Amino acid sequence: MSNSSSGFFGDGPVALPPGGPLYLQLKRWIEDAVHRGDINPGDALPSERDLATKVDVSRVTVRKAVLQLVQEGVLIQKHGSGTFVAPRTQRVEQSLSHLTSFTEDMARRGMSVRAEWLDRGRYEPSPEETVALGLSAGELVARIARLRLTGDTPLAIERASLSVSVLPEPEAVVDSLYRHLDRSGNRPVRALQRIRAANLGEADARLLQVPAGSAGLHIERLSYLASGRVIEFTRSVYRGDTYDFVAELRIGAPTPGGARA
Amino acid sequence: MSNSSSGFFGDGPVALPPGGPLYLQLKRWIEDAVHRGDINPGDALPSERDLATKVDVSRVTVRKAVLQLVQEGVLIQKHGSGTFVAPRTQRVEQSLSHLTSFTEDMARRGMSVRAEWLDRGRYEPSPEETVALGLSAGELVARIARLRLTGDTPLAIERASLSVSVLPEPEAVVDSLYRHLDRSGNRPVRALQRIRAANLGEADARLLQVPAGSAGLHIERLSYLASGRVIEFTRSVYRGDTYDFVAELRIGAPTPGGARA
DNA sequence: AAGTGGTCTAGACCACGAT
DNA sequence: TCGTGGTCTAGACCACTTG
Repeated sequence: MSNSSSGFFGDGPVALPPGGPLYLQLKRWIEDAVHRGDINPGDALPSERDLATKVDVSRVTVRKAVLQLVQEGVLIQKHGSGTFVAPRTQRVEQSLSHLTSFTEDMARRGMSVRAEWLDRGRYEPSPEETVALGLSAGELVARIARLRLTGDTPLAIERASLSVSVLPEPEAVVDSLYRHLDRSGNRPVRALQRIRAANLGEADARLLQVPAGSAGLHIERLSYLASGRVIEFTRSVYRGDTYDFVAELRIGAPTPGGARA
Repeated sequence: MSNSSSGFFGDGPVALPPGGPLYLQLKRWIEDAVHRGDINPGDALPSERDLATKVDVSRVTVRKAVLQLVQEGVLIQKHGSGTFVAPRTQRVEQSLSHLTSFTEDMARRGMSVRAEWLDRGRYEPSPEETVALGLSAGELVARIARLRLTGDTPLAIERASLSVSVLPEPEAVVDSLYRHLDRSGNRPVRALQRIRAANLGEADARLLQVPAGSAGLHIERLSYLASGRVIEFTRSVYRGDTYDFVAELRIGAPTPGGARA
């Protein structure tokens, strides 16, 4: 159905804001329409072909503009269905100064979260794991990988590695990892996290149901026992559009030695 | 000069790893070559046209593969010059549990950092600023915006807002903002930061000298005086490829009331 | 001036979703 | 089946950097 004359994209030829490449003009035009509320979350945009005709550019140029808006989370594209203004997603917050279980944390917020297992097993450790966990030669590593979701939207991928001496049966972890560790007397008391932003690669993007290249948070965490021993090395990838991390800072000297693995 | 037969991209037609769209095959092929060390940081890739001929795809397809690798920080493109394997960039670390001055922090690491002023002045506050800083009606806001650089590489954009009652002369801030506040007896003792990942928009990307759509860290910070009053509201944008934030977590209950602005 | 990346086009076919 | 987004092509011109 060619969008006859309804709503924002109604009538004939349109005037793009001037300046710079066509695809940026078009991008600004759409972006402004969204921010002004001329088109609302959930609304469908005209098809790429219609848009191309309307603003008199090629479809390739339309796609270039739309791609950037999709990457910035303004639009959503569904193959075979259409292009839509992204719904306002509620951001999830997580404290950066207190070690809390993901499961417990979300339950406290009244959010229903679930996890899908991606992997649980014993493996030859990677060099990185060997160093991080201080494994001795020949020792295996237990890996558990989960996809965290709330409802149907994926939130994060979590890949945890532990020495098999701490977690001999990774298959036995059924819910919270910390709860499991707790039962064997291995609850960590302290952790160091490294956080950085990166564009998501193919595989992670697919798991998180966002387009490749979207911004994500990569977090590396080392958890320590009271004894000072590292028991958990976790690499997580969070969707940039659904997560806020909150940290409380206090004045003082920089973290004393030991902040590096 | 058409890359005759030197190095990795030497001889005739090549075999792309199978599976999926052409541009992803090509992307994997280049990515693998970089990770295996077949091509090293700083090395130039063949021109897009040459690559297209060699692997027998169109130039558009080559660009699509290269674009993703540029966004992921694997490659760097220089208009008019060529495409190169990205140099290993040293990541900067910043603690998330201690409030330190950016300037002091970097100096301690022996890194030469400088800042360029983007803006300093008094303005009508935005609604967001009014709420965050608790401004009374008619009160102006002092804004200072800086671009942080080390050598020639931009690290971050910092936009700070303060009540004019705290900073009546924003033009008078010459180096560290905290040093300046300190002199007037207004040093914050505590701050809350919200961190999230987002793809950088046009303007910020240009300032940080990365392609639009690259991942960046958006950080919002509220700094508090000992009295509990908010004195600073700062929004910063960090390059995803040069920054690591480090947080130390301790076990315990979630941050008690007050974590929200 | 030559070579590079940056933009843009018109048209084609495929894969998926709704009908 | 039809309309949508996803991929791909061959060719053109512009803007920039470098010898």
